[in-house]
Amino acid sequence: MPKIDVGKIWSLNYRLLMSVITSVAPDITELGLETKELFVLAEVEVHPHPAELAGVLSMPKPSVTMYVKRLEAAGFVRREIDGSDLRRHRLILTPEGRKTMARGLALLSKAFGARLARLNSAQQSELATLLEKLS
Amino acid sequence: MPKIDVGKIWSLNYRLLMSVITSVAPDITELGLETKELFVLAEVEVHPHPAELAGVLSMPKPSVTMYVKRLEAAGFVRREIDGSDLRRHRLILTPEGRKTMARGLALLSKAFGARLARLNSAQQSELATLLEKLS
DNA sequence: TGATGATAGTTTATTACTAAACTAATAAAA
DNA sequence: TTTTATTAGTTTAGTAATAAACTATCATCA
Repeated sequence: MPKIDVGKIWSLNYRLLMSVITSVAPDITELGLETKELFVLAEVEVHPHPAELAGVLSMPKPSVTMYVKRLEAAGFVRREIDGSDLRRHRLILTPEGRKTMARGLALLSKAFGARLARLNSAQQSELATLLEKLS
Repeated sequence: MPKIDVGKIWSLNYRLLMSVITSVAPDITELGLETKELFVLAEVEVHPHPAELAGVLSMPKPSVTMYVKRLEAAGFVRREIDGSDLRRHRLILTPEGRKTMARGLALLSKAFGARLARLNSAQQSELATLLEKLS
């Protein structure tokens, strides 16, 4: 029974993601945000509080502060004080933010999808299932 | 027929990698290098020229210059001028570099392996196969 | 040859990122 | 209560990363 090489899988996967990010970065920039800002934007609805975003995205809180500031300045999100806890900021996606997010994710999906196209439909579903289990 | 959500696969995978990197970063630092330096170190034998490393790892050339400088200062690689092309530097892994690389990759494998353990053996093989197709 | 364009790697000048320290609000315990 | 500990988010201060420009070598072709 062939034992799988964890390090190799890691490296393949890492390089795959990095090359996709690198290839779409210029197009994302044209939308008026940076790739990391897009990642934040894409999680805002599910995780509307900065501290949560930092956790989910594995980035330090000060980075989230900065990205949110930029997203806010660009009109992609606005923020409210959470009534039940005055320390918390609740982030809200603006219509413009939603539109830009959709465009950005579409770019990413297109580039990643080009890779995924090497798999047939059943394999794609299988991959989705496996990655969901890992997350 | 359920169409898969490319963006969702992407996001799951991205977050998986980032959380693994974040969790092992402190231990890797204790080995005397940073995570990105480890990624460079791990590719040196297959891609001994800085420009190649930049391409394979999707990072800018000046970043490679910096990482290689540090790896050299730490005694993990040394460099020679390529006789056939005086512009090129051939990087060579030192014994110490090889040892440190192995330790670093072991840390990464352990952390990633802990996630992989959520899958049974057949599923792990399946994942390996799928990712290999994508790379 | 020698002139032109391309490539390898570095340096510089600048921007991006983040650790550490901070303020403010909440929670829990004394 | 009030004190201690925790948590949310920001600011500051310093490091990390990189785009743009540079030097040196190589390749091609007139």
